[in-house]
Amino acid sequence: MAQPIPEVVILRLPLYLRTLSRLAEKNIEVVSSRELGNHLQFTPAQIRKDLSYFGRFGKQGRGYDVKHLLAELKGILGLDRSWPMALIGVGQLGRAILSYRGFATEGFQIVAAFDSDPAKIGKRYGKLTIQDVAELNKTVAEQGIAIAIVAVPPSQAQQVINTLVASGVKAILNYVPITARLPKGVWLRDVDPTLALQTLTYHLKLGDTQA
Amino acid sequence: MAQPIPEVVILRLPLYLRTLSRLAEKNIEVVSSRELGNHLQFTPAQIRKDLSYFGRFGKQGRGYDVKHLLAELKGILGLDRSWPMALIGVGQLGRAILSYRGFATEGFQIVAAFDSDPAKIGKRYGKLTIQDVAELNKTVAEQGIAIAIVAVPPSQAQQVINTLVASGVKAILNYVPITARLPKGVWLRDVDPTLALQTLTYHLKLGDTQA
DNA sequence: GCCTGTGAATGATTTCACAGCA
DNA sequence: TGCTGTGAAATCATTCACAGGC
Repeated sequence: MAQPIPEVVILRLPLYLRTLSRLAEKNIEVVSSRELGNHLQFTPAQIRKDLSYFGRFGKQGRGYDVKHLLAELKGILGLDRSWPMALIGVGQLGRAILSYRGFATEGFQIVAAFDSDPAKIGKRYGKLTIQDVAELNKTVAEQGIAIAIVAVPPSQAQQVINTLVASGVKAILNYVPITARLPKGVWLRDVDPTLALQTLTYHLKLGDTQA
Repeated sequence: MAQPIPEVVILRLPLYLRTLSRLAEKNIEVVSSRELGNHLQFTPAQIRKDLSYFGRFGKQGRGYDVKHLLAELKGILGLDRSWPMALIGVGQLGRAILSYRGFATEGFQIVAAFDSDPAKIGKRYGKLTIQDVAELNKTVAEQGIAIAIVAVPPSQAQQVINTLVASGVKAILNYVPITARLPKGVWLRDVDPTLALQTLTYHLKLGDTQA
């Protein structure tokens, strides 16, 4: 323990969380690393090793208490609270993100939306009034926003990200197909279905049979 | 050469493609691995090694011809053609995917949309008429569809994926938060912004400074 | 007997470092 | 000189295998 935790491990924790939630819904109380591995298509050893970075959650001879592990993982990931988020860019994609219900159920809530188009500023979508990007600083500070979602045109994205960073945002969910530059201490994940498709076609072309 | 190509390498190729496209738009004709690495925040050695799996595209002392490398990568990834796709699930998320413009510009086109809700079947969205999932087999065969996008409720997702596989689809872009089971020879990529957010909060909680 | 937690071993990926060519 | 392509070395991630507890 007290070792540096590999980023790949962090990337898997939400998958564990998701599967454990399903098990909890089915009132399954205990799960072994082998069973969890079956659901996730990971090896039992990997699951045990991953969890061992954070503590000793299992019981020998039995496995893991589903509810308890669920609570522990939520704590580890910082999901035992809600996270207010800002959305930048209320074009077609931005509006789809605004009306997406998947975030709220996990404690992520878009509490402010911004655009630079004067025709959009002041308009309402649901409970939100679209604000001028110029107000970003103030709103981020007032609402304690640490996470922003970026859905602006590619040509504006880096500048918007710079502004977000300057305003104190520490994490960005980026829907724009660019390679963003970031200072240390700010985290970013890309969402890009086109990139995913482009890796699929490689295998289709080959008629590749290893899954 | 003729070595098995690591999957991580395939995952990076579309990023190279994207950056090369931007360079080509700026009429930049030649790029070195160091410059390309600067744009992508990768090491030059990684770029050279990755490309070396597929051939020798560079010129010593100069670097890579942007247009030529772009064409080679498109060929390698199977992007020198267009790919008709089917969308399964025309709920809120599915409709957002239907109206998303990002796919078409890269040669991916949704040519058929399916749902199981009788109230939706027969309705038109743009140029598409929503079909009954029962027609999937026929349409996939007729239109030569190898790629499907899944955007149904979680409870239906695995069954829909089974149906797709049975109909001959070889690649799936999955927007549903499940761990799908697949036979060999079928490829899947997940799109799940919530998972991405859940890994970001881990770092926020820590006030983590290494980027 | 069953299953966890974990060092050690294996395997995969990245980076180094340099020969060779323009 | 400048940069590629590539074996070898270094680093990182996964899996093994087993001691120890329920």
